[in-house]
Amino acid sequence: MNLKELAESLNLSPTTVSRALNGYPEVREETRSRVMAAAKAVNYAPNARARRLATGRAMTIGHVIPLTGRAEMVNPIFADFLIGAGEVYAREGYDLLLSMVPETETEAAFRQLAANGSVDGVMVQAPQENDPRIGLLTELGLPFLVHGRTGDAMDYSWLDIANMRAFRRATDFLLDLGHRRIALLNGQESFDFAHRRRRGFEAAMAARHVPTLPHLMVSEAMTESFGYLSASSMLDGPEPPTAFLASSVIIAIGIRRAAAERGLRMGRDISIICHDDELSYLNNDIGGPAFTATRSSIRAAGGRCAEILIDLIRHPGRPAVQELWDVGLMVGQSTGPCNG
Amino acid sequence: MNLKELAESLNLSPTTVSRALNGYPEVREETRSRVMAAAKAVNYAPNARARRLATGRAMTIGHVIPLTGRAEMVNPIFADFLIGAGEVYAREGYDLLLSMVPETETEAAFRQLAANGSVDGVMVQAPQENDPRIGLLTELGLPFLVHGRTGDAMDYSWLDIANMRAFRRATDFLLDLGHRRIALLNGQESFDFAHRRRRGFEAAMAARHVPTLPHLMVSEAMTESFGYLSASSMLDGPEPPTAFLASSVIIAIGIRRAAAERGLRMGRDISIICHDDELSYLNNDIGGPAFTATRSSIRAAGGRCAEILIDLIRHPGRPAVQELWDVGLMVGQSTGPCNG
DNA sequence: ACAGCAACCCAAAGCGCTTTGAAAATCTTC
DNA sequence: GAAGATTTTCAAAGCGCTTTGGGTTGCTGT
Repeated sequence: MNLKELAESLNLSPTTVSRALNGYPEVREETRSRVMAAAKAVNYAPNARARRLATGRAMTIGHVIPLTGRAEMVNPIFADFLIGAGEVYAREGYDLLLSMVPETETEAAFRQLAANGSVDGVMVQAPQENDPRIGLLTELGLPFLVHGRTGDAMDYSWLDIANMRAFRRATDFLLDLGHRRIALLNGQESFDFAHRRRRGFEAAMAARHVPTLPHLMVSEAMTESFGYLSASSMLDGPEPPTAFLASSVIIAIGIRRAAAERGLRMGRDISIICHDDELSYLNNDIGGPAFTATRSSIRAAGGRCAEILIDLIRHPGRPAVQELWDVGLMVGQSTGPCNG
Repeated sequence: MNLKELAESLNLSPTTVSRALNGYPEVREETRSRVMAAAKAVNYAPNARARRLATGRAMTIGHVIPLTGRAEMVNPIFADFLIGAGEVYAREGYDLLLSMVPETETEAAFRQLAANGSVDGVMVQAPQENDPRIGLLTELGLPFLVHGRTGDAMDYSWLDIANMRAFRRATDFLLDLGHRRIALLNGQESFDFAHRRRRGFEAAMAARHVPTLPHLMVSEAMTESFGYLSASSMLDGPEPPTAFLASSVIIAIGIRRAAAERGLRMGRDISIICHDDELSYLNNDIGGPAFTATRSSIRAAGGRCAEILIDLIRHPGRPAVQELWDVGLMVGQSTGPCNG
């Protein structure tokens, strides 16, 4: 059943039916309800393909996920972000186009999306320092929103958490507990967020004149085994840390395993703080948080990012939107005074 | 730049240009390359919206993810599956439409997709026993592929792993090692896969006349804390298990934590086998598998599912395709003879 | 030199919707 | 009750592509 047939069955023109269905004011209330009823009766839904062509809007937002062949460990994070964004898209009538491309082809992918008009805007995740995507998208004139930001910051829309401040606060917390040999297990520092977190850590240490130890600072894709292996070798080596700062709960789980193997009790013999993205399947709450953590829901971020992006699409020419979220520190059972 | 303009600039008709670009034989090789060159020069890409309308094909495949508000812990699994499928879609020129809807609205979502023609087919994941989606999609005439299957099996296309056989084999392995009190930490049994796994476990036990103990069989969303809490209470309770069989690596990590806390060494004091979906961020290989595991890549499954679904879309009316993957058991360091 | 046949190219008709510009119907106002 | 204003409806022109059903052109063979 298409619009024309529906119109014929109602003895109305397609124009009127279209307007009735889309809520235009030029149609009498009585007619509108008659049309609505008929549409529902025959289960009519306007053909999305035709509608998109006619309106020139794709009603679709693109997420381009670069595949590095190895480090898509980010994917539990992507997944939660996607869910948060997807809920908002659905609510606002937008579709979500997910595109997985080899990292080397992301530029081509964006150009393609822009040229063939299959999306109205795109979401950019996990920016690297000096991420080329930002310049590209600006040039292409495709609305976009960055989750995170790049070094210089600037004239584009983004939403980010205060990574530096969060890690500075977390480090201060450990320092206040008397810890001095603090290890940082960070994400890959090519990502801007990891870079900021390290700077937060270093700033806190420097402010107290505590030296940072190079062998206690590592950064890599955030996996459980990274946490386990790094913590193991640090704990077995000279000058073992008395506290760990980790960029994700997954890393912290690995650290915990290494500590447990060595008979170290969390919160007594060893302290751990991590950043918790509140991933839905990695609940850090069992009657109070297990790990002391800086905490910020990645899913909520996804939702808010979607809202902003849709707004950007609906109101082109509006100035860039920038939103910085502060992050709370939740004290759990994994931290305690230093006794090393 | 659109087709018409491009044609004018070449002094050709839109027809010819379209054919040249799409590889039809009615155009001279020389003309074709002239067109191709011009298209590349001006960075022309056919408008996807117009093309979809003209061809009647959406060149898009839908994944509908039901949100239960709580148990989207499945999402690390969804994510890897999506990546596998997405790679194939990209290769074959299909877009991936991801739709997150509250569980109660999945039926409406499918009807909508079918009626407005925004997808050519859909992927169904994590079927429940007697999953209503299968009947619905059949009725709607929308091509679909199920990853997993439902109780009765039957006249639709699916790809699944041999869950029952895998868990039977894993259980046999533990029984051969002398274990008798074996605990099963399963996923939610409303999902078909979990149901089959339990039957595999029970069949193996029954074949050796070893009783299954109700208090050692639990099933819930597959999280680390589920593994930890269940294992903790089992180990502290009467008749503690000497071995665990877990439906996912994440659960196994939780079990390991509970064991470590109690000073039990994996592979000596306690044995653990799990099913490993080879999630990219949960590597179970650090010079040989850490956990003994039945192993099957969910990402590879995603890729193969995508291939089959595309095939189904391209050749309607073809009989249903059914593919059952056998699963290997990889012996790691987490199992050993029973000495309980 | 002419039919017969490829090879090559084109005009025009959709695909199913939205939207413009105008007509028809209804309501005001004096 | 007629002119003007307003509401309601419609015909037709796109949106940018694909595809059908011819035409042209140039090449065979006789």
